[in-house]
This record gives sequence, C-alpha cells and structure tokens, in this order.
Amino acid sequence: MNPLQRFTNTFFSEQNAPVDRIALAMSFCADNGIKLSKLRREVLQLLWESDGPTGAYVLIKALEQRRSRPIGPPTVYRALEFLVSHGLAARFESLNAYVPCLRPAKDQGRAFFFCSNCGVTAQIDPPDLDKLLTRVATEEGFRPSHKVVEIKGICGECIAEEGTGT
Amino acid sequence: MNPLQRFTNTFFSEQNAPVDRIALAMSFCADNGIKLSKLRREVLQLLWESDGPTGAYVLIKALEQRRSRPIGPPTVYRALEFLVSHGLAARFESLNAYVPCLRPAKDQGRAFFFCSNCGVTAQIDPPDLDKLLTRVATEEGFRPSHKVVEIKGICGECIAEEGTGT
DNA sequence: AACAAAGCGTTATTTTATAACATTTTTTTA
DNA sequence: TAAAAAAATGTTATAAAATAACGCTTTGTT
Repeated sequence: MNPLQRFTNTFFSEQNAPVDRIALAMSFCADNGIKLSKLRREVLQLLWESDGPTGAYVLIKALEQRRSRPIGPPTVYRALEFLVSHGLAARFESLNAYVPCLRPAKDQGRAFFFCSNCGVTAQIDPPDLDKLLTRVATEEGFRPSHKVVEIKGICGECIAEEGTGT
Repeated sequence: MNPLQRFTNTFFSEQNAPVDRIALAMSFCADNGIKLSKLRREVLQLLWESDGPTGAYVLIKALEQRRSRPIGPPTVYRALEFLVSHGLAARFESLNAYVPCLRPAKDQGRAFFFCSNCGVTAQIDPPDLDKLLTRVATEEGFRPSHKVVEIKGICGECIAEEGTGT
C-alpha cells in the first residue's frame, strides 16, 4: 500500500485521480475568473503526484525532465505563488516545501500533519480550529489574514510498526 | 510608545526587563541540568532585545558587533538550535526568523501573531488550542511532537490607524 | 594530569528564494 | 484584424538561509 494513502482525510487517500484534482482546479479557476495556465497546471499536477511536501527545486527538476530544457527558479516560484495565493496549494512552512490543497480556499484554518518517520502528509480543516484562532486573535485586537498550522509527529501506521519491530 | 509593546500578553509588554528574562532562563537551565553558555545567553538576550522576529544573519551581525570579530553561521545556528530545542526560543517558520519564548516549555501549543504592517509580535498560549490540536491529531491516529501555529494579520493599533489616516 | 565530552571556530558548500530585465503570449480595444 | 496593453514566462545573476565537515578549545570526569 502506498504509504501516503494511510490517513483518513488526507491528500493522498483522495489522490488516486490526479486528473480529477486538476479538473476541479480548472473549473474553480474558470468560475473565479483566474487563469490556470499550462505551467501552473503542470506544477499543481506535480504537487498532486508527489509523495509528500515537495521542494521548489524538486519541482524545477521534474519540469525540466518533462520539458527537456532548463527552467529557472523564478518560473516555478511564480507558479507556486499563484497556486498558493488562490488556495490551490500551500507552503509547508516548517519544511520549506509545497503541498496541494484539498479545497481551494483562502485561509480556512487548514491544518497540515506530517509524519517525521514516513513522510505521510494530511490536510485537516477542523472548523473549530479556525474559530478558535479567530477568537483568540480578535481578543488581542488582531485581524488575522493568514494562518499557519503545521503538526509534525508520528502517524498511526508508524506507531503500530514501532511495536511490531518492523 | 514602542510599537512592540502594544499587545496584551506579548513578548514585548513583558520585555522591559531583558535581564530578568535571562535570569529566568538561567534558573530554568540550572533546574533542568542544561547549560546556558555565554554564547547561548547572548543570542537569547539579542532575541529579547530585538524589535521582533530576528533572522539568523541579523544575529550574526549583532554578535560580530559585540565581539568585534567574525562569527560563522554554524555558531549562531547551533545556539539557536539549543534555545529552540529547550523551548527558550522558537523559529517563526513563515518568516525564517527567531523569537524568544515567554515560557520555556516544549510544544505547549504556542501561537505566534505577527502584524504584517508594523511587525509587532505576540505569543499567546491558549490552553484550548493545544487541546484541540491534540484531539484532532489523535482522531487521525497521529501522535504529535511539534506544533506550529503562526498567524499573520493586522494588529489593533494598525487597524485603528487605518481609520484615522495616519 | 589524562581522558572524554561538549561547545565553539572555520571554511566551504548547499538549499531556498528573489531581483532585474528580456521575451513571449494573451487580452483588450481602437 | 492590427496595434497597444497587460499578463505570463524566460533568463541571468545574486541574495538569503542553512548545513556539512573538520579542527580547536573549554569543561567536566575519572
């Protein structure tokens, strides 16, 4: 079993149809008058096809493979900036890497989980979380615009394996 | 008024006595059998004296000023690693910068707020937050070890100033 | 004092990201 | 549709952040 399909509610339990993810993104962009260019689509697809949070330079190399010609960092960083700014992807800050987002939406209090042992990644959007963060911010007189919630730890499968000695 | 003293519960409303912060850190280290060396103490003090999240290379320059001789990046990164690993400081992941922590403690669900307008930074540790994150993680079969919560936005004072046109 | 361990210094390099400007592609509108 | 404007991408160079590898010094232990 793909180690990235273990979680409920992960990217990767929903990842088996990358094409569908791209189709969703395309209709989202169409609906919102924004343009998912070829490059941006390719980068998003690479994120969905990746086995976890992906560094910008890994994407660059992958694109160079696909296109058989050099790609400069700014090209990819701009595509990533577009994807992130429209909620199609997110930067996993504590890993300096990028992940696709399940639902294009800006700052809905997403939480990302990352297994330090096997690398499996999950996105979870508990409604309570966003409420709590917004409440706490408001209590401080703060108007939040961007929220980062990232949790590293050990996933269930790796916990199980600890016991069995595998 | 120092723009960094605006929040309730911030670093900087409590920052007026950096010496006390250092004294606290020293007794914390003594109590726990860990060593706050001169370098580590200096780095921590620089963090407390800073006007906000501080980049590693800013710390390097500041140390070079103090010592009148070159300091290599690894020297400072090691000190930061020590401080972070013992909960005396934290990396503000989405800013590639470092902040001092109010209470030395490992992963108690700290939340950092950062005003994109004026740079004011606040640490808030809502007990609910840690509980919520732990609960959500557990529901996913995940055993959390490190939690990152960072919120960017506009602080109360900057919101007020928007209206007055200052 | 001799040894071990921890901390720090130094040099070089890697990784991540952006600045500045040129070219191409797409969209708009005359 | 042709010209102009705007958006997107390409290109080169550089900046910023972090680490690898190795040596020396200080501190703690026997």
